Amino acid sequence: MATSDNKDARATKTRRRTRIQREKETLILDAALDVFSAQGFAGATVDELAAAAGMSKPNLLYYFAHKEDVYSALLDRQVDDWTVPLQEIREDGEPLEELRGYIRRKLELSRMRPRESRLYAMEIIQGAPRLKSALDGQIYALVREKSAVIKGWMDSGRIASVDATHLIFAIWATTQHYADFAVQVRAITGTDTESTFATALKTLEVLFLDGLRIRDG
Amino acid sequence: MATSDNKDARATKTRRRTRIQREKETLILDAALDVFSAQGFAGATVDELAAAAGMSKPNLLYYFAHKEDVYSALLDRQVDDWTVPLQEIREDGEPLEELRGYIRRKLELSRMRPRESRLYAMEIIQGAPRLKSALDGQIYALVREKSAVIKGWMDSGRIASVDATHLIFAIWATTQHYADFAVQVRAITGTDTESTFATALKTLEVLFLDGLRIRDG
DNA sequence: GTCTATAAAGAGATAGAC
DNA sequence: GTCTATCTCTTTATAGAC
Repeated sequence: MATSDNKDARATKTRRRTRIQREKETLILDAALDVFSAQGFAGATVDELAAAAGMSKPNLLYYFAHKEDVYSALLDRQVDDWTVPLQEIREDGEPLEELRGYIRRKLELSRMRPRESRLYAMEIIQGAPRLKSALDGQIYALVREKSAVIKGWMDSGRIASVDATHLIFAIWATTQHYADFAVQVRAITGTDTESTFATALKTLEVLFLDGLRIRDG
Repeated sequence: MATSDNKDARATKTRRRTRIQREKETLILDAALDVFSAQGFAGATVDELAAAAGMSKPNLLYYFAHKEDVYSALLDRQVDDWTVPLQEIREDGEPLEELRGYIRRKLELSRMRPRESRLYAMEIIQGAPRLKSALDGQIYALVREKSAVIKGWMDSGRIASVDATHLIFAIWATTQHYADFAVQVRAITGTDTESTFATALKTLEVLFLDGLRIRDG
């Protein structure tokens, strides 16, 4: 293990990068996202990664010493982006509007970055071996924080009371569904995704917002 | 390809089975469900399948000539079970009660058979290469049929109007989430799954049923 | 930095004894 | 039906020339 430290240091995060190195790494990661999100970590080969990035296999391994390093780099990047919509919920906003915005941002993320969503989903489904620390750390803390905010709204009677954490789960599940199960959605709706996301947004707004709106009757 | 037909015929569905054959096959499939649902098709090895089933590799391959055959057998079995809760929706029932029952059955399936759910989810995420025909066939037809039933309820003013197909997607997504993302749910809620499903059911009932209930005010 | 060639290990599947 | 031994092909990763 110690014998490969020099090589690993060159090809991973510990070293300062030149501009061209960063460009190549970005190129590789974007190509790898295609491959990994479609086939999972084990289903992808370094040959395929290299072909997708338009370079030879040893060349790719010059930038990322191990297939695993490419995959981990993608996952790390994803965790941050993925939690942004939730971070943006503001305690001092109007509750239903804050939730509407959250649903919209999360659905937009599914629309614009389905590959990232699928990559993340597969990792979680397989037990999240590489995300355990993020789950127990930043993701746990963020959800706890925002759950408390939503619970505050409920406790002051501004929206209906449900378990706030499970409400977040429901928003995650429904919005990510359109990225993760895109093949199934397409097979069933027939349409291409043009109108799908518009219909999805309207449906989710009715379910979540009308479900949580305080009733007159 | 033609040269392996005799072998394949013995080890796959085309042949009538003895009792002991069926028992061994069931044993293998149950063990394989553990392995495939945790690692995906590509991530699992025949060695691991055999070890999980408590037999040698050649012995497993005596019953299923190819790794792929084990996997396909699992998937086939899953599609049927998985669509049962939706099939049981009855047009002549009370709409909100029918939907409540559907949510409950689907959530119960996530609770009792999380491995099957994860196996199916990974297959869909990866583009459903082996489920394309089921998606375009029986699943498509069933969802269309039940969407029409739900739309009928909406058109006659018995529940609020949303896109019925996307309502089904939302129920799928939220209920399966507890099986597919179990690791994440556990990391965030802290609790073990005892109370999780009870809280989930209450939350989903509020969201879906209150969201769809026709309002007095 | 990039390539060709190749080492080394892994994994699906088979041969053939029992 | 089940096993040990093994074949063969794939795949990760490295060596070393340019």
